[in-house]
Amino acid sequence: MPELPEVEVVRAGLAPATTGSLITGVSVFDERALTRHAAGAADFVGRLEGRRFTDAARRGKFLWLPLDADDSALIAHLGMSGQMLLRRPDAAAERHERIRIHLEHPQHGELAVVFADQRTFGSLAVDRLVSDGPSSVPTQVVHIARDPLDPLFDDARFRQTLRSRRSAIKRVLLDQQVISGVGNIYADESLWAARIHPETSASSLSTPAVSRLLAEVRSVLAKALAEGGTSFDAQYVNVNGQAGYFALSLNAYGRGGQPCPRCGGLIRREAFMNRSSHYCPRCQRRR
DNA sequence: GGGGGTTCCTGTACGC
DNA sequence: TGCGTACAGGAACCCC
Repeated sequence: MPELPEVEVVRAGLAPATTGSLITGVSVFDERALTRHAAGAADFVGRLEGRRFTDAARRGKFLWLPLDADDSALIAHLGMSGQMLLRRPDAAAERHERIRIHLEHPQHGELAVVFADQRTFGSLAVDRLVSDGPSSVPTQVVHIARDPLDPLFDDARFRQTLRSRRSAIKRVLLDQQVISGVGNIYADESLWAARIHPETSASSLSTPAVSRLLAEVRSVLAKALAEGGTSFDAQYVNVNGQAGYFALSLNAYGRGGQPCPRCGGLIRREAFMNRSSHYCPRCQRRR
């Protein structure tokens, strides 16, 4: 499941191959991969061919490759199972290949960026860039909060928002308009590390507890990033198709019924928001 | 505008 | 062996 660390690994992998590259051709095999591009496949292709990528940027789980000549960018959201793969231009089709973008790089020569996506929750689009403080972001990303690894993330504002929310803290952590980049896996891991029950009302958390939680969110994300992200199956891989190793470091997520690494109590798995929460009922006490 | 539930999708695992 | 069903979850969307 691509969350911030996985998307950042993909962005960093794409950057050296795509930045400066000329887009020589675009093939759309499945228009469901363009749900974020309302004008359709022909328009999408027309806005890319003949242009060059100038950079590779990310906010939360969105990544985008700005284009030359005007203020637009190719944006990508990987959804649950989206992959951006670097391949030779004549490489055989991937199992769930939706879009292939052919590139000519000044040093590396011809290559292809393949967007493959099993569950089709991901999407590409060409979007206009608009100013947002010192940087510019696609219009579809403007409403997304900065992520906690962003130097401009506003800790004070985050604390203030939590004070006004009576929702469960886990729900607030998953709200990309409050803090971006955190998904189900890293929400569970951060709450476990901060010893906070996922159903705790956000507004009931003390200031020290919020600070502890934010520090753990940053720590978990940074560690996962250093280990190449979390892979359970073939659903998340880097641009070369390789898995990450953070799944070996998980303390709560996916460990229902197994002993808590901290206290030895059994990790509980519960339904929450049409998904699962994993926590230790002994060291994450409900208030 | 907060709160919380629903929907989209497909491959895999599992029970009968 | 084969079928039906539950499950995985990001983000937009809906109604209260």
